[in-house]
Amino acid sequence: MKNPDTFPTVLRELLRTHQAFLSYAASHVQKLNLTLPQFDVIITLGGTSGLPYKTLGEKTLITKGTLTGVINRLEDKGLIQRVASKTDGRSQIIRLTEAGNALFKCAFPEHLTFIGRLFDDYSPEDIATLEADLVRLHKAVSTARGAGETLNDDEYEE
Amino acid sequence: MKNPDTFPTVLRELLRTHQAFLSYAASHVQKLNLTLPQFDVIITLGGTSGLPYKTLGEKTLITKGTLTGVINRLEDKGLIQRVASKTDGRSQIIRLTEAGNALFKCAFPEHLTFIGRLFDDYSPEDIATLEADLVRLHKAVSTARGAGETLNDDEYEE
DNA sequence: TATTGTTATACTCTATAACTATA
DNA sequence: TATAGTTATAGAGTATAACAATA
Repeated sequence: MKNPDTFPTVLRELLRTHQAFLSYAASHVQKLNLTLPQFDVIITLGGTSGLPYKTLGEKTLITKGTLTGVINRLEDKGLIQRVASKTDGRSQIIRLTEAGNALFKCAFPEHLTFIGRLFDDYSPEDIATLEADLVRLHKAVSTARGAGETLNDDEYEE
Repeated sequence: MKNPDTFPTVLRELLRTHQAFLSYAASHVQKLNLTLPQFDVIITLGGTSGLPYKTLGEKTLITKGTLTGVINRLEDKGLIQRVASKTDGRSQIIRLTEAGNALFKCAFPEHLTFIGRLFDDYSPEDIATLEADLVRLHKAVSTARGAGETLNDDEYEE
């Protein structure tokens, strides 16, 4: 795509759609007494046996200074815990507590259902197409950011 | 789409893509010394002769209490101004100043170019498809929110 | 009475930089 | 010297509710 004049519509649509979607998602997360970043941390940790602090920051795009605060609040709520790494004295492993895991197991499917309402009129093919589009866009963004974040699920343990 | 088990991947992808995209967009907006909500207000006002406070809030999804603060900061920067409505004594019309309009005319195309880099590898058909997908998703979100926001550009005046 | 917009409060996120302790 | 994480700071967005002025 070379000519900027041809895509202002896509871009407004991109911004507005992202915004509207996040706003919609946030409205549900709020009912769990979580903020979007907090929820993001929960679902990122969900299904793993814990992730290093740094990895968590990379996946959620939350910078380290901010992440400490988010994690503190989740710790205060009893949803996550810090465990010192055995191999690196500087590193912390962040993992869900029992309560956090329970919340994840309950809240995540609920969230899926809530978001899933958006797709009531979508056929499986429509969804597959949308997903492929998003993956492609995601890759384009990652590349452009230059960060080269891998974002594959290989790092998921457990 | 009835079975929630079939779409966790789409949803993670949706969240992550939105997040990554907004983060990417924000990195550019920051160079203009604007925040994303501030930029949103600018581009929403751009190309209009002003919008009522309330309309502005509906379009940007910023609630009224918050919007006052955002507008104050933009007013401090000399980019927008408040004009009392002639037909409704309670209503304020928000419009770009000369400086705001100049910024819009310069910054918006720049932003388009910046974002456009994401689509270097996209064919015009790819873009059309993506756009259609986004419009559909946007409509789904709007419907689900129940707000029934129209979001058509008919309200643009000038 | 209902609506428009402002004000006030309290909290969260954000970027940034200085700091510590480990490597 | 470099890295992992914390702390400190200042600014900005957020939800919410109470409020003034107007319709």
